[in-house]
Amino acid sequence: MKNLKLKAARAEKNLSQQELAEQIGVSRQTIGLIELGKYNPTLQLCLAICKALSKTLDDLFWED
Amino acid sequence: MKNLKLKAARAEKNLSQQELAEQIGVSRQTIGLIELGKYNPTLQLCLAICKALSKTLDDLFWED
DNA sequence: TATAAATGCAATATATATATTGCATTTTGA
DNA sequence: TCAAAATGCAATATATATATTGCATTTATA
Repeated sequence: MKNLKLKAARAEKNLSQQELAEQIGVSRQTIGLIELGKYNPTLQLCLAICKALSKTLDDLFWED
Repeated sequence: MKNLKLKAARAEKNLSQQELAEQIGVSRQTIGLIELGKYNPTLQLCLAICKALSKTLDDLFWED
């Protein structure tokens, strides 16, 4: 399913997918697909996203 | 670095690497290598491990 | 001790995360 | 409105997560 928490956290920092991707060092598509819930990022990428957005793993990637 | 929190959580449930791996549906080596910090699991695998061990992502995979 | 179970290690094979490019569509702001 | 920016989508290529097998080493238990 879509990762709306990620999308919201990115909006909170006023970053485009491209800007976030550049900051982390991945492609824009990777960020876009994660937000769309169309794939399965690695732990290291999740951690890099968390640090860029000042969130924790549970904040952005835990699903209840 | 090694993931000692994972190793401890597994010990707390008295599961071998093999038993945990079978419960999750991955190979024993995958669990072993994650504990040794020798690679980078996917988010879905991290979530499966968390559920099997009754922990959260931050419990097992957050590094300060 | 012995013996079995658990773990580490290494090599090869396969599935899939991620990159790259290009274009279509949607959203935003002048 | 309209133009630019942001996002979605699709195809192909590459890097790497994971499986598989077999064996060595360590750890637990009788």
